[in-house]
Amino acid sequence: MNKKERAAPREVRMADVAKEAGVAPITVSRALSTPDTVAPETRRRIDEAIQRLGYVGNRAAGSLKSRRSNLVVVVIPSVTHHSLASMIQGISEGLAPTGYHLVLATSGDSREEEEKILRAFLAQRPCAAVLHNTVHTDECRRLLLQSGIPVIETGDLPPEPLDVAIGYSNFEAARSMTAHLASRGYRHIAFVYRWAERNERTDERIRGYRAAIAQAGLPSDDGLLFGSDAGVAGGAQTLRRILAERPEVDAVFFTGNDTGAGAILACRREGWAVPQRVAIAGYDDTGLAICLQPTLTTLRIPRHEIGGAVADTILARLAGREVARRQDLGFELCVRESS
Amino acid sequence: MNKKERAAPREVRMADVAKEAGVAPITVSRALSTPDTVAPETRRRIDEAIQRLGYVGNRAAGSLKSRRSNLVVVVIPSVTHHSLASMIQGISEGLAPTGYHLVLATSGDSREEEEKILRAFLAQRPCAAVLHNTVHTDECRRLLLQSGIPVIETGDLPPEPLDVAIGYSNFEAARSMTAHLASRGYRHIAFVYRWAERNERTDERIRGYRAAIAQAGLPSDDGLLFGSDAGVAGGAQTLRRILAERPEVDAVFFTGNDTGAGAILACRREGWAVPQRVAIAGYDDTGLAICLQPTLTTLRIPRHEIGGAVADTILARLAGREVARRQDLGFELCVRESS
DNA sequence: CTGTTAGCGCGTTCAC
DNA sequence: GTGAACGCGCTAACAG
Repeated sequence: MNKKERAAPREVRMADVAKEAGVAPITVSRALSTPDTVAPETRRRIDEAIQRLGYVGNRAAGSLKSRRSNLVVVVIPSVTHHSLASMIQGISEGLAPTGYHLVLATSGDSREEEEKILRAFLAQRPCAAVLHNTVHTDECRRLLLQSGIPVIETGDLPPEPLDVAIGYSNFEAARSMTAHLASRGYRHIAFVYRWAERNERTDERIRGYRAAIAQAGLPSDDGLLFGSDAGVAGGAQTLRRILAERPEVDAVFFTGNDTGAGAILACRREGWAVPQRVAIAGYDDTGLAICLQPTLTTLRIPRHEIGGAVADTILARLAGREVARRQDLGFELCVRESS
Repeated sequence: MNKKERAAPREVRMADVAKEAGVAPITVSRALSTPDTVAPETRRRIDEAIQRLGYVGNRAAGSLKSRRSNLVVVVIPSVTHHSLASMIQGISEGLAPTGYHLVLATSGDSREEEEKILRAFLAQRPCAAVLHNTVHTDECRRLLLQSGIPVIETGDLPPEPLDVAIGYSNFEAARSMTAHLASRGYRHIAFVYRWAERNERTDERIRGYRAAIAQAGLPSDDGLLFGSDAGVAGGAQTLRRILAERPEVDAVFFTGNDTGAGAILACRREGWAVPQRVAIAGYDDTGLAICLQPTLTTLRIPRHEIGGAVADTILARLAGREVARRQDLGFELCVRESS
């Protein structure tokens, strides 16, 4: 066994492909990135050479030279929220046919964590950034603006987005649901948010709730705001707590993931008639809502579509097209038996 | 306005930091990647210079030189499955304190799509790959083996993993649940899988189901295998179909996401007593199971822990430590009122 | 503990 | 439609 055989097999480079195909490296580069600018016959020879040699391009080299990668970085609080997973799925599907890839990190709703993640992400020289948060540390804002890449915020629609905001109005959604409950004649409407999620989205929803309460001429009462654990079990437990502490409550608006469904199940178990004893409303229209008894009144937020719009907007921006700075994809009030 | 003012501001490079701190570039590099090998005082000067100049490293350059990136690529069928989202969350949390990032793509259970994605991913020169599939195209296997990076498969525990497999046995899980139902005296046990998910995991589960049926001395009957849409609504609809087509069925094992819960809800609605008229079992123990009436018998799969083990294993391998090629994290049969 | 040297593999720029 | 030359910013290898 001589030295040649023992040496680590050198990586197949673009130059090797070029030699094999009898062209210059740059022609291979063009055949890969802009096939239309290369003669079909040349392209064919290059494709064959790539096949024969098993060539796999090196994006690190390409990114270094071109000063930009094909990575889209995404920072979300958590993947396990069904709503966020839907959005990610939408982005993923939108980017799949393109050459861009999705780099994901979870911040757990901490602005400091977001900043830390972002700093590391920017070292990848991403071509775009997606943030679910709309409130950031000053340093974050500085880093993002300085990077010069498209930045998409998806959590809410702030009046002045950092760059582009795509989503819906948490304020309007919560106001709309609360107004619906008030219009049905409920007088003691409780509002439930997730403990772990006291962020700007929650704040906006509380603002919306208060606005509707005021408009309906009902008394403002912060004792009707309740924190809750997430999930079905959290919702069930919180409903029991609410009715124990404030028996006059006749409607509850659950804004946490699946908590509304949990409340319906708790009512069945306890024998509380819905909506006669207490009306229930949920946030995010998952498949569960229409299978419950009674069916659950919810807000349908177009999470998957938001993801798709994020992908489209990134692609448009990278192609140099103008895009709307604020894209409101709205929401839908799904009134069902529980209210 | 002269030329200098109009020129795009040149990126701050490591060399600039080095000059500012009065050291060589390599020392800056070391201060960032292996701080322990640099004197504290030097490190302090470098940190200050980085602060002052607002330096953000360039991973493309680093990866090019070191021939390896800090990217872990992950290919899963979909993010919207709660089970997969939990696993991703586990990986994400495990990698967060390290310098590694997670690049995600969804393959929709297509091997061809997986190959396409992988080919693009390998151009990033990732430091590790995670695949939920355990069955791949030949080309995929070749690419992965040739890349020389750690490859973790998570969907099942094949006898001969490509590299490392981390997860649980779909066969044993399904066998265990079916055996439980048989031991309770049910004689006509139906098995429900997701239409869209006829993959090797489903096949293993069907094998497990059949093994338990045979061992219990029950007749083999492929007419008891039913495809179903996903989600609560899919499960509800499928249960109705099963009892209409095969009224003798006295137990149904739902292996799709949330379909078992949908079946329980359908029974409540139709007035079918569970488990007297029909017993119901589900797959994956979400919070919903214990909130239903009756509570739902399920299989608890440690999805989040699997994600954590994936992260740990990648880190171990990259640190040059040996790791087990097959890590069985098991499952737990959660017997509740529905069976 | 710190520095010198020498590329990594590709794409931009400009010429033909 | 194709090519030559150069350098992107960083770190491996070795020396001191």
